[in-house]
Amino acid sequence: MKRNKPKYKQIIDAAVIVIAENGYHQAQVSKIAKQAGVADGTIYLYFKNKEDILISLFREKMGYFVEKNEEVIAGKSTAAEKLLVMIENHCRILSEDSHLAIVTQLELRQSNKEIRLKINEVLKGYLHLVDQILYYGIETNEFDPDLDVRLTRQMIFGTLDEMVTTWVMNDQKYDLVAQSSAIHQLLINGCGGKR
Amino acid sequence: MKRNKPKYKQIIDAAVIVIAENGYHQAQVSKIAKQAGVADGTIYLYFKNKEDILISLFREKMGYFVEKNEEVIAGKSTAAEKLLVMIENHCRILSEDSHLAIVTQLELRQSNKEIRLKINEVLKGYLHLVDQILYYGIETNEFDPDLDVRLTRQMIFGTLDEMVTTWVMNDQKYDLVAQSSAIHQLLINGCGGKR
Amino acid sequence: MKRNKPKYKQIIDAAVIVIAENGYHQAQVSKIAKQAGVADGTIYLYFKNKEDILISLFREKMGYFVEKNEEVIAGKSTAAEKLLVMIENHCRILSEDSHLAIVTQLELRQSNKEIRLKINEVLKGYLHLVDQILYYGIETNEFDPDLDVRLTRQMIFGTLDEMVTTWVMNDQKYDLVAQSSAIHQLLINGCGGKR
Amino acid sequence: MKRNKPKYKQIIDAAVIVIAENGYHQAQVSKIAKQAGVADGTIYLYFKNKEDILISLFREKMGYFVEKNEEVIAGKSTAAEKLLVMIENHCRILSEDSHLAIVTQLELRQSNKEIRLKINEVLKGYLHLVDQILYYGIETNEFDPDLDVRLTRQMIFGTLDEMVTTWVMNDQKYDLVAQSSAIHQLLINGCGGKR
DNA sequence: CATGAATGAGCATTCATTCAT
DNA sequence: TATGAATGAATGCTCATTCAT
Repeated sequence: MKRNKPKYKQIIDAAVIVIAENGYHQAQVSKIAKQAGVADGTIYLYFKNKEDILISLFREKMGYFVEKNEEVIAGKSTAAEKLLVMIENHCRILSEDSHLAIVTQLELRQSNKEIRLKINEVLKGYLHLVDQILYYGIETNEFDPDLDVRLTRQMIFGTLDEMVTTWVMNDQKYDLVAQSSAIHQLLINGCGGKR
Repeated sequence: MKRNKPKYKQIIDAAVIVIAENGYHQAQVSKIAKQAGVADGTIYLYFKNKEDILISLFREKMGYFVEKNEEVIAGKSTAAEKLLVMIENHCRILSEDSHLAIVTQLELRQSNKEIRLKINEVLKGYLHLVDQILYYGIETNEFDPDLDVRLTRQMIFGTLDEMVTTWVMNDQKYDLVAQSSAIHQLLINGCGGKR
Repeated sequence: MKRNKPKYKQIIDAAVIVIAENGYHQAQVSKIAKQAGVADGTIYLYFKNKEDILISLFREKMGYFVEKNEEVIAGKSTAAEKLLVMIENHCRILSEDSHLAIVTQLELRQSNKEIRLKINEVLKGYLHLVDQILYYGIETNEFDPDLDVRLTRQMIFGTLDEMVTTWVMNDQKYDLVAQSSAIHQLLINGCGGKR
Repeated sequence: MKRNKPKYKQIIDAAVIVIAENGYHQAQVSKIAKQAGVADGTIYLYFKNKEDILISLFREKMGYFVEKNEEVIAGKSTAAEKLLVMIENHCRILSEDSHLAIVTQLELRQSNKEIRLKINEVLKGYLHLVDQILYYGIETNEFDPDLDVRLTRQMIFGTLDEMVTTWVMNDQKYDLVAQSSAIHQLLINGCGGKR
């Protein structure tokens, strides 16, 4: 695909806006094209079909997510710090792009099973990051050596997701990043970190 | 509404089966009617519209959930024990009704924002139960007195939800109830409970 | 299918009219529905899809064709007479329904290969009738005993088809039935019949 | 038009191949351009539009047909012989170019009424040849002096056409030229030729 | 002459809901 | 109460043609 052409990103950004503002089921291809400033047919020069737009959207944005997280995590030396900056980063990115927050937390979940399976594939990269932090914390004796990494990752991911979704459903009216520290403490306690 | 008439529950149970077996977007009213053994039009004698079926379904099932949980929680004297039986109960009910697990964890989440907001209303009864355990644990000095109840509730609920969803997505092929104890320990640690 | 319900035939007759008057590629389902006096969706209670309308149309009309032909053929005792009444009958039916003539000779031939293969299946019943006349003529010594039935059937069918198509393409402005006798003589000569 | 430029014939030959291999409705301009090794836009330097490609294709190929037929017919002295070589020639040319046979007998017939009318115009040159043979046969007393030339031409043309179409629909799996003699005899009989 | 990216009109089909019986 | 035939709005995608380069 022509992922480097400017119109590729142009269409994805248009999709985020249209989906956030109209809802998943009201995000017609023609609306996305109009928002992107191209003709309907042009969409199909860059994407196989509508489904491909949604999956590409998720892949592009999540790729940025994972990339940013890898950067900030690498800059910290303890597992606790790594987890904290990851949480802060997660909250910050979504706080800064309210459209993206709506799309990932609410709208894209209405897609059919096929799309969601592909989205889950993309998510695995993110889950892997969390695992790495946990393994690191166990190695450095910060965390309980008997920690069940799979369950703990589910706790961390589930907690973050629930926190953000609640925030979006409350119309993003409070400061999400400000909660990072408190939720971090809760999770670190869960991991058996020092209090 | 005619919630006591036999056909009311008959249609709701049919909806659970049809949604679980066909997926949310393939669960047409006519399919639900056929499964329930009534005519399409009869559905509308018991429900305002399709949305009403889904919300009623959630309310009925979740009502049973909260009721059962209140029972088991009342039988325990410490907050930690209360949380444990709640988690066990949660896992057990979903383990025993695989259709319901699929519907609540995967399919019903594909519904639009409007339906999900109403579902969230129903969920508040459940969240309130968690809050009560947390307040109780703070009172009894089991939990950290400075615990942010709202955030902690999000952690508990998000973790449970993620755990069950992962289990459903893995085709329910391992023992969910068996994980109760481990996840309980993680969450209790998070709450500052004794180790 | 509900082939006996009045709307079934109503829709097929509407399709003949719409296709004849607008052309194959301008015969939208909505136009057919409007002509039939039903809603678009009603079409799909009686037909699987648009293709099914066209094939059913051909099957219904051709069924009438074969049926009528069997009647008139049975009433004659020589192969030459049988062939004559078949030709007359063929010409008469199409002369009496100018819409049907346009649809079968011009418009339906624009359909894709899949539809045309199914139409050809239906046509086999008609070709079989011609074969029967030829075998009968050979038995009764009217026709050349060495007649190649397959080729001769192709001659008869090809000649009739070309004659009718030419007539339709000339806007049906001359009397088709009046040509029956002359074309019959040509074909009978071909078959080695007495002059 | 630029009918002498090499790309003109190049595009027409590409069209024959693409239509034969993909079918009329799957023969997009872009596919023809690709097959011809030119850009989509280049097509429009040599042809007015897609319709023009098809009609030109037919004209070019049919021109060769008529030309060849005129040659072989001129070499024979009786009408019966002329008809025989014409039939043989017709069968031979299509036997030798299976792509062309598929295109003229099956695919091009799916075109709309407008194109088919123009194709018929081109065909008139061919029909005229048949007429000439018939007039010649009447003059030389080979054929019935009362022969209806127009009808007889329809018989000859319809028969040939049906024969070839049947052969193509049966995947060209038998020898078409070998049938020339038998079909010739049938047609000559029809014309009142000596037996 | 040649290119190929961009255009945008056009349509079969589904399914929640109604209402005459 | 119960039925189920009928309704009709709503949308993703293709492809012939253009035109700036």
